[in-house]
Amino acid sequence: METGETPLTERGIRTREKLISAAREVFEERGFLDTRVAHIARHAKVAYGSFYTYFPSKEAIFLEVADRLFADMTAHRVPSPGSEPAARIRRANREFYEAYQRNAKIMPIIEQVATFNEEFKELRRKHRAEAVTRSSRAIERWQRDGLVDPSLDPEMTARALAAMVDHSLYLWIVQGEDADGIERLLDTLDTLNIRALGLPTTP
Amino acid sequence: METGETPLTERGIRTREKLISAAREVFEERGFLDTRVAHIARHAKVAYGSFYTYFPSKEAIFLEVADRLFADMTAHRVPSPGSEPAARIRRANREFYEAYQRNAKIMPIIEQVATFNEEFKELRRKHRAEAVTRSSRAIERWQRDGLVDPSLDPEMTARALAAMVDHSLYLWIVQGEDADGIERLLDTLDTLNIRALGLPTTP
Amino acid sequence: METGETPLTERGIRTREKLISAAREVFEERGFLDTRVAHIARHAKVAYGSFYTYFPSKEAIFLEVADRLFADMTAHRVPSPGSEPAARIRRANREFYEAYQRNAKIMPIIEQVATFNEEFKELRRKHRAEAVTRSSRAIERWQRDGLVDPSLDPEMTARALAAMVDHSLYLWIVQGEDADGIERLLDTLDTLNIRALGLPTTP
Amino acid sequence: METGETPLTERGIRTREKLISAAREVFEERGFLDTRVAHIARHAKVAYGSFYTYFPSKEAIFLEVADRLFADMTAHRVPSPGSEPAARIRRANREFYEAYQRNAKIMPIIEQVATFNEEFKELRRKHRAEAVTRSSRAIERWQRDGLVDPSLDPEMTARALAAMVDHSLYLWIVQGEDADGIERLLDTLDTLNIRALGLPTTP
DNA sequence: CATGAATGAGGTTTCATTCAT
DNA sequence: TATGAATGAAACCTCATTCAT
Repeated sequence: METGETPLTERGIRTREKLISAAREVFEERGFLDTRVAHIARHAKVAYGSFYTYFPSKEAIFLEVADRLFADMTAHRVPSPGSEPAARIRRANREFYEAYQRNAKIMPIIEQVATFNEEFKELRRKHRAEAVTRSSRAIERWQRDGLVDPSLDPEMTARALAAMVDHSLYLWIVQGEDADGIERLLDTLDTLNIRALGLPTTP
Repeated sequence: METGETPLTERGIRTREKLISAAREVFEERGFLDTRVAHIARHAKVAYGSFYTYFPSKEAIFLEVADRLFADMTAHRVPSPGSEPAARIRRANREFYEAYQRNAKIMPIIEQVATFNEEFKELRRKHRAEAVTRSSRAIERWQRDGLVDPSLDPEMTARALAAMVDHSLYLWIVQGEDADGIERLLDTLDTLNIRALGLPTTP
Repeated sequence: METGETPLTERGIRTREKLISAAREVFEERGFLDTRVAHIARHAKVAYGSFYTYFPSKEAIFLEVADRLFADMTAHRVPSPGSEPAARIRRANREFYEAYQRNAKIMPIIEQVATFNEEFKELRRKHRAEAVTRSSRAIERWQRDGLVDPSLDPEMTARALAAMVDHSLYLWIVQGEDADGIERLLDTLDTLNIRALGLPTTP
Repeated sequence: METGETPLTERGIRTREKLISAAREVFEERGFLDTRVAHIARHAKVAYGSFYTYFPSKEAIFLEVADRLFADMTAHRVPSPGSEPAARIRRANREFYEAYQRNAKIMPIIEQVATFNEEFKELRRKHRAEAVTRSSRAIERWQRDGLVDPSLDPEMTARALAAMVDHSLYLWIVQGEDADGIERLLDTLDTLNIRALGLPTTP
């Protein structure tokens, strides 16, 4: 088997899974830069050399870890078309926060890698662009429905509000702020979001 | 001379300055991780060892570069107390953008280092906290003056809006978006900011 | 494999042994200070990095070399309880000399390291203390048996006589004195030892 | 002035002296290997570069420090021909001990340098040889006077007894033994010395 | 497939000595 | 002479990746 290819046997699949979950834990613990392939192998209780049976490099396994993370971060975006905008925004923010929470330890590492790995930077850009596009479409729809001021630039607005939510949560977490305040932060994010769009807060 | 001490002679001061500006250029060019002390020394046209006459490590010189950057980023925050809120926000955003623009190449590197260096993370946290406090105070004042909805949490609002502006500009730059759109982005940031606070847009 | 661990395979054990015996030879040849890890690796015909697979530093491998030396230096101390004191001293001195001879090239290096390495200094102190204690016990026994003047301080006497033998041999060797005189020196050491203790020279 | 030459001006002589005494203190404190020229210069409160005005190297200044030490160690050897052997030995041992004591901190450093510096090794050999010769002559004299057993090899005896005294004191000091025991050690050294030679203990 | 040892390029840092002022 | 900066040749150690069993 070539290095990095999908394993065929049951046993191989298990080893590969062990490595991925070990990798995630080690990355969370030490960050990408301070993680050694040896750490991952040891944590997964496999031989050092076995790592390279499944992944061609440390970057490769990180990409796999990140892929699963992105899947989790986007999986829960249920559109729920029936509800009115303010409620949808609140729900979306909460869902995003919960996903963030679930992945709190790995998120800063994602940021870390994004600062120097081009391939990864591109991956993130795409994910973000998709999210912004979705959000932008929603704004346009609300503008057509007369719920949002038509003079707002939908794309830029989507970008800015996504940046606000993303980065606020990111900073909250990396700066290790106390858990108590998070509700206040989330409420504020909802409110600002809704007010910025000029949405009615009651149906 | 021991490493890291302030140079005593004119010549020493000049060499130190050469190193700092060379370091900034090399960091901008290659990022922190891919920068070698050798690159900095070569770029500054001094001997390898001379680097260590002035700085104990790559981290140390980066901290100095960043210090000057932070100074530049905050130096232009002129309060201009007479003007009305919306105008102040617009001006502050533009000033911030101009500073960001001036330092566009080094800003992503700052982010990079912040993801793994604890000392640096703390430095950033402090700078950010100061900015948030200033902004938070302004919001409180406006709330007392009846210009901003008193139900808004001033601190969280300050955090969120700062994150919005910061991160929007950051992403715009690192993702290498075209320069044309920047005006649209800035206008949108102003507008969202003002609307989120519920400020009157005309005096 | 992490540096310094015991190798798990036959091959690993062989490499480790190669390194130790190469190290001993290089240390003998160049002394501790002038030995480079590169020399040891080259002499052992292994890659530079392989050294660090087994030892974290030059000090560490030296400690191992020294450990084996100490083992050799003490292994031959056969008590032979039946014989009378003068004969035992003569035999002990000869055995010590032979061990010294076997390890003549490394002994001065041991002294060298003992002058600046605390860990090693302690190791030597312990070995010496054990030897002194053994010797001291013998003197006490002989005092009880009326063979040695009871007014002698057993511990100090043991220390002094051990220092005499040790250091005489050490100087003889490091000063590269001619091999012919060694018999005269050894005889003199025996005689002084015996006379100092006031032992009868014939049974 | 060429580097290392004797300075001609009053001021130069003072600076040179300052460097020597600073060097001794720093060597005592840190050992030869861990002493940096920078330490010496700083301790002497002279500029780094000034060191090289007076000494061509670290070794050179150490040699000067050691020279003065040797002078002190031998200066007090007053022969006092009138007294009888046992008393002379006792006195010589005490004088040696006092000199050792005065120079306790630097003696181990002397040993250290002697283990790797050829020039210095030779210097020590010479000093030792002189001492051994003096002592050997005394033993011969005593043998002619019928005070010492003529079968003893005077040179080897002198070597052995010198090694005993030297090394016992050396170990006592470097191993940081408590000061209380020193008298017992010195008495034992006297006694062993006298008994080994078979000297009468009373006139 | 698993195992763990082997490799060596690459980067960091030190510091005795030299040099310019 | 005094000063302190400049120099760069060593050494050290790491660790991703490759290889042999």
